[in-house]
Amino acid sequence: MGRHSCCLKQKLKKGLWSPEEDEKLFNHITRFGVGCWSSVPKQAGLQRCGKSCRLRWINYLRPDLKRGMFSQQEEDLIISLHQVLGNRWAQIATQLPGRTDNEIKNFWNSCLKKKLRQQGVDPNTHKPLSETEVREDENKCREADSSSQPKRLRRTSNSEELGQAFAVNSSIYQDSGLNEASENKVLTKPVFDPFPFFEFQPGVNPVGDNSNLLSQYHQNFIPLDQTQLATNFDFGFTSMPRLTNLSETDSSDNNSSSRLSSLFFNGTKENSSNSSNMNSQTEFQMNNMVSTASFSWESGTRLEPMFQFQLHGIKSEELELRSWQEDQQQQTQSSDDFSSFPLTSLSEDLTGVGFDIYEQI
DNA sequence: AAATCGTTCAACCGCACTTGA
DNA sequence: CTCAAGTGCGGTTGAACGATT
Repeated sequence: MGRHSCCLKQKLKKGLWSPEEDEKLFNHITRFGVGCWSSVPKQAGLQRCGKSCRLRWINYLRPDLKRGMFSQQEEDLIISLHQVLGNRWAQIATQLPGRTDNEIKNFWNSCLKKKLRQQGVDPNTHKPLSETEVREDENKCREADSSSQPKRLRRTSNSEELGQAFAVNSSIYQDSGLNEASENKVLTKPVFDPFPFFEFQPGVNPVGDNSNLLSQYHQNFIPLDQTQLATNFDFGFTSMPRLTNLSETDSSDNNSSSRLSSLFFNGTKENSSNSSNMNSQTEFQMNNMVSTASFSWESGTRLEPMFQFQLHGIKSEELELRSWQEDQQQQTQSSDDFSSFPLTSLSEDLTGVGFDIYEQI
């Protein structure tokens, strides 16, 4: 037990993934699906342990990942869910389609915790920090960060301010419809995929307008038939036109190169994005899946999803730029769309929308 | 321009749980 | 029932980058 046996083997590569490795893994999964993660590296020709491959796929290569900034609504939802679920990131992630537990966890640790403290709310208990706690917290911040004044915790010196800070925050919780009853519901075992099939089903809109985000992408995709898929597996993990002055070695270097900055898909569809559920038995339903995909390398560290639409007569570079711009617009739009995210779906309405997502106990 | 510091996030580690022989 | 292999999850680390000095 403990450490996975495959990790004990020496010679296995660790650290950041190179584009070649990504390509191998991506091609393998899209072709064969996931049967047994421990056998994936061997079959895909990777010097990695299965665990590493799984993580890479789930957190990075999976085509249904939503990238970019968290919207205000997502932020609020995370805070609400964290109050109920605590650090159960995987469960929280199931309520945020396209987001991974790792992503949410990082976001929480790097941004939300700080934000809550600034509002005078203890991020662990979600209760107002007492004045002494606030002061202690401030001191901690000072110790840890003696030079960064702008990031200094806002001092909430009187109870009224504290109350206000929390009132704002607790309203989020109320708005979200989370109460004791819903908490119990949320704590029951969900039996649905974190990134469910309905995201790709026309006419089904169980997550409200939020699903627009994906459909906005998907409507631009050109579905491929099975035959095409079978014969068209030359996923092009080629370099995108360089926008910056990266040297050639930069883009090929194994470590620094792992700044994969763009993943292009011109089509995507799958029945379940929970990769752990994907196996050859479910046939991975990648029939409408990506036909071409390419990674690009930029100096920026952040990956942005860029969907390469197959529109005729437009240069691919233009398309990339345009789709990126569209993506940005959609990101902005999605914040608005997300405002109607049915938080009540976390509580009593869960079973009332035509799909019982919680196991009957 | 170089050094230092703070932040972010991809990836790893290790434990717990599940599954199947 | 036991044990080992496989999987999932949360905590932690460290490389890379941007900001500041």
